[in-house]
Amino acid sequence: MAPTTPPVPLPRYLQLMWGVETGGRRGPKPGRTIQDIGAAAVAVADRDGLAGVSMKSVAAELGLTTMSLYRYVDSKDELYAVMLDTAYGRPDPGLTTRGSWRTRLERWARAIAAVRLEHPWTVTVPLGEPPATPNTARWTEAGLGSFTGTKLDAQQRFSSLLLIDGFVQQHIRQSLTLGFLGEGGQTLAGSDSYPENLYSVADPKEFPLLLAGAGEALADEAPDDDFFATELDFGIRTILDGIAVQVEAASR
Amino acid sequence: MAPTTPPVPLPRYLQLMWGVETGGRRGPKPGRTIQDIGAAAVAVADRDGLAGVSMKSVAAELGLTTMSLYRYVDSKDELYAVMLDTAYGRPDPGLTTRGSWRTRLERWARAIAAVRLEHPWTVTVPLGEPPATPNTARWTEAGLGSFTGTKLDAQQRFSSLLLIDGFVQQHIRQSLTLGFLGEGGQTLAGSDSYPENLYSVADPKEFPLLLAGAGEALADEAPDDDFFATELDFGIRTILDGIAVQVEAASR
DNA sequence: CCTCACTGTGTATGTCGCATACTGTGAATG
DNA sequence: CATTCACAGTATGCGACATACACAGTGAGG
Repeated sequence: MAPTTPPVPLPRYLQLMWGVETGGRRGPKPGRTIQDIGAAAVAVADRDGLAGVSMKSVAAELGLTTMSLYRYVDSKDELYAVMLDTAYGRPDPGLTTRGSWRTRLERWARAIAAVRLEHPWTVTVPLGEPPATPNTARWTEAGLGSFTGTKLDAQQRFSSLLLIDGFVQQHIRQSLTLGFLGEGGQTLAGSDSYPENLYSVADPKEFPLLLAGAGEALADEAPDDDFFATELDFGIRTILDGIAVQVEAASR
Repeated sequence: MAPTTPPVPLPRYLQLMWGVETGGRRGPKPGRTIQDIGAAAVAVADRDGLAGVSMKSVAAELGLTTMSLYRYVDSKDELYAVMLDTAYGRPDPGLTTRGSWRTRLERWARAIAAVRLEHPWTVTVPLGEPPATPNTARWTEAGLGSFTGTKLDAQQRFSSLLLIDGFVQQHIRQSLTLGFLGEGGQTLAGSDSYPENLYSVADPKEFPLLLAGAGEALADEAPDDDFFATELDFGIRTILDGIAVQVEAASR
């Protein structure tokens, strides 16, 4: 399986990110690297949220005009791919080399959660296709390292990784929507306007459980303090339990 | 807990959706209902995808000019809330009234999955806050009905519902991104461009597991046929197992 | 019954975002 | 040394969301 040239040439941003040499370039040298573009976009997103990321704002961050940014990425979707790759960074090389498969996989899961918590906007980036960028591949490679020694087939391994990262993403996304998590990754008390609005219009006859439950949950003191962490732990543990069943079944 | 007037008045679209009476209206009667708006927006999204939903396209679907739509919703975010509520519809009244808690909860989970599969765009709607709309509340109420008889507290019940719907959403979202699912909800074979691109640039020395795994997964025949359903089943079962542990613990 | 406040609809317009097309400039090839 | 080509900038188009205003007709109050 040696590297081969695909029928459709790689998009420029992927060539840049993977360091593909393109022979004798004639004109002036690029003033920025694709890493510069990623770093600038991540900086904008960390500061102003994903909504603050526009071609104009990122270009300004780089000291370029809006259109010059298109020398590096052909569309905003490509910019998103570069941002994500930059935010993910390289996984710790020793992440999945020691311990049981479960220890390795849980370490991988918590590392991903930590990265996403540092850049919560990563879970709100609209994606049309999975990014084929280097750091994304490195995280997958590291994740696959967890299963060495097990008898899971390739499909099961990929599915397990997707399940874990998918849960982490979903948990952060829900926490953002519900107001338990700020755009900077701080844990919050949660928005009260939702139950308040409901109380004013929902008929107790039609929504007895919902209204009672909302009252009970609100009456509880400090349920949100480590709500985020508790739920994250529960989800990871539950999914690992499920995977363990498969590992068991495959070993016989 | 009788309905009370909140300090901040409800946004208009919520008043319309909940049927709040607003006293003597003086001018002409509205030519459309909020249900009309929801139905039109859902029709556009089902036909052209969420990207095809604009104030202009929805207004045109209703036979209105773009700006007249703002008589019913104050912003596009509000239109999203109306669309979602319309797409969800009313849950089957008997959804969570028969069987064990696990039977009821699984039925609820599969009903939600079916609805979201009918309108896959529901998982890609950008949400700033949880929608306080009637059908959303009805689905929550129905979901809570699953736990009658268990000793889970309110927080655990809400969290469990969030976990299930969150997984369903994430699974559909990933399936869309990976190309296993079309915008119309059809199951597909999945995109090959991702592994193809990787093969052309990834060094086998650095990505041995990823490249070997991708090769193995692609060599497998018909892994995608019921891939979507298989993974959905696995996820639901795993999460229910996890909740069962909590139900057990709470019962003692 | 008449007046006028108010509401639904339409037109005009502003702002902002993404993206194509083109110009200018300078470096490296041959 | 001339040609070629890539980087950066300028001009411009298009479509999206949204505010401001004009018009028209309904219905409450005197």
